[in-house]
Amino acid sequence: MQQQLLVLVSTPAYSRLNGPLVYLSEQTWPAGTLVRVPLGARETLGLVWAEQAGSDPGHVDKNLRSVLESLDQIGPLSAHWMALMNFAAGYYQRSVGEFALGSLPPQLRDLSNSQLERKLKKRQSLVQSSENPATPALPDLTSEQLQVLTRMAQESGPFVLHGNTGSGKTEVYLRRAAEVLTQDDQAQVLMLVPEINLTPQLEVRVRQRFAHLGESAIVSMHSGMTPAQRLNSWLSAHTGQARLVLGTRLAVLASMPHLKLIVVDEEHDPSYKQQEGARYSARDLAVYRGQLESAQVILGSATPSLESWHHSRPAVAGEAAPRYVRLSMPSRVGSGLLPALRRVDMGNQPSKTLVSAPLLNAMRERIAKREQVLVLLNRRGYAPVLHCHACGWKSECPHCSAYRVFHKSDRSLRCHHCSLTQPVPRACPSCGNQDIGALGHGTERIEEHLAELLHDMQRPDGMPLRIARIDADSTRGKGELVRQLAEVHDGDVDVLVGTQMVAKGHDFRRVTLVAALNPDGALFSADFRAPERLFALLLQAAGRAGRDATLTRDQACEMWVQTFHPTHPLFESLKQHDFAGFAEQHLTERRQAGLPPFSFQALLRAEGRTQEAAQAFLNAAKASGETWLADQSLAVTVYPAVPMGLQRVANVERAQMLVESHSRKALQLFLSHWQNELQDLRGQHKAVLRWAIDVDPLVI
DNA sequence: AGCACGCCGACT
DNA sequence: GTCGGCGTGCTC
Repeated sequence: MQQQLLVLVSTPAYSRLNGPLVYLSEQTWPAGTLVRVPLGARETLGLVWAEQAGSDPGHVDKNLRSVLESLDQIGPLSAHWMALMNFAAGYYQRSVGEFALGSLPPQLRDLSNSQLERKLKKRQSLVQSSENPATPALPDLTSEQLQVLTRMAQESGPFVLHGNTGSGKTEVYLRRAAEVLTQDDQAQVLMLVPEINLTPQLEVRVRQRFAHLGESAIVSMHSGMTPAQRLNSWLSAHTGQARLVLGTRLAVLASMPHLKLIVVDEEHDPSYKQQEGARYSARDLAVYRGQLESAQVILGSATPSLESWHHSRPAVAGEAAPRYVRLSMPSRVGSGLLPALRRVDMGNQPSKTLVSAPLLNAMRERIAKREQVLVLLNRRGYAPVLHCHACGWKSECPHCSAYRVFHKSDRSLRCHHCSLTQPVPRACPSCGNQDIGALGHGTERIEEHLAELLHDMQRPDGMPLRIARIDADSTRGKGELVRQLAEVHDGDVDVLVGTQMVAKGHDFRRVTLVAALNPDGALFSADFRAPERLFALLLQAAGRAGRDATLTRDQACEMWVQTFHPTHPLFESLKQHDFAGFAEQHLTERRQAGLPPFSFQALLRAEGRTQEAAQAFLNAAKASGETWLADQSLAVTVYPAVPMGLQRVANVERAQMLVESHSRKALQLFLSHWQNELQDLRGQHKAVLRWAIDVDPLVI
């Protein structure tokens, strides 16, 4: 007998196909079953959502089409997983179909059943029980680590693990994972890191520690893998064969039927927020998923996000209980010395100084002792702008409201937003003058500048100094980052210049001096999260230094900051390594200003042919939204439309509008209603190319 | 989003 | 006379 099934397909929310579609089928399949269905002229992957509720079997709509086949070699997705997709889609204002199908490995969509069959056969034959070595010798735990692990064994969490760099957070993750995996021989553990670059070193450590589980028990998941690798990892996780899944934010959406522990390392890192398509926060979904599946969640960081810090505040009688449990590990394993902060008041330095004399002298001393120096600058390329001294021409990008950056290494002008790349002109394109110069400084130029400043120096053994640079440009090739990091580790490099890329997670044992050349921009930024990010970056960077236990006290590490505001409270907190003080001060400010985590925000973004068109759409949305809000007496504020910080990218004008409420529920109610109004409005605004809602945006 | 259908310019 | 440009509209 014919049944009606609700099937999810991959359709964006604004395609007007935002709910599950109804298909006929001879047999019924459980929710979560992968199927192939016809959709228009094509055939696509679908996911059974449910049996059509209230369908009358005797009265079948003849216009409906039939399910073609099921992918029955692959077991159905769990009810928990489906619930996670449902929640995430609702919360981030996307269709469930888009979220669910988008969370599956792309190859599932592309391969035919017979191709899949072959693949699964091959996997089966590869499963060999490699009887394996004894567990490696474990490092002794500090009393702090022991305490934290005891709490984790006794309480359910979620935990915010606040541990200084070098306090041994990773060891806590590994021990907790081992406990969970031992307690239940099916249990699965998910460990998230913010960047692809950090997965290999985590994988090495996890493979060493859990070698006894066998090769196939540990898989990685990130967007840098080939489609075939991603499918394999996903299948391992889905079948339960993988006991540990390591990955970036997308791994939080993996199917893991026996998930018992989720670790989010460096939980404050903005990379956990997806910045296009379905803009989910992997950290927040991890917490939700933990609750849904009764899996323990650990959010670890030396500088937790102010949201997590606030939610893990100590309980106060008479107030609602905090949502998270805060655990602290303030001490450093090993030498125990935290780097001292040195501030250079750039107001006292000759104008246009890049590397001040005191800093340069300190660097020379370190280099003379064969110690390494790390110099941070958050701008890649040689110079951010090229400029004609005669007519004032600047290297604007013809397609974006931004300057093209001068890259000296290949003599190109590159737009970092639309990727337009052209050779550097020999003369000014506007007036023909030959005298065009570079304005400002990027990592390439600092590398060159330092080579000049230090040209008279050589190593104690008479060899020339080596100055290296690591940024997105120098590490473009596959394996380049690993190779360059290895050079630094081997001591081949005396001075390393880099962007924040090098501040994240990589240990440099012989680095004893870290310098931030120009961090002032974030102190007075319009972005209210800029100070939080700067503090995290500087503390994290400082933590790169001196992780070598053989360093002696007189080799004590230093963090140098060049600033025009040496007495700024941020640097005072940094000097004391006082994250708590910094956080309390900023949370007080946020509370007074009604900013997150004391309010909830969303952005409506629109892209159009013209700025006016984009804003007209937003303002129409504001008007109709406000009418509904008044009607419902919901306390949600819709602010006026403004051009985005980067107003034009690749010839598309962009505008946005902030929506704010003190009630998350009110905001959610409004957004889900607004979604429909926006779809209708879109038809009346032909010059609008796209629109999207970003819930809990990180950049405003 | 795909993918078809549909109606106007430069090519064998 | 066709190939192909991308505007409009539909997909259970």
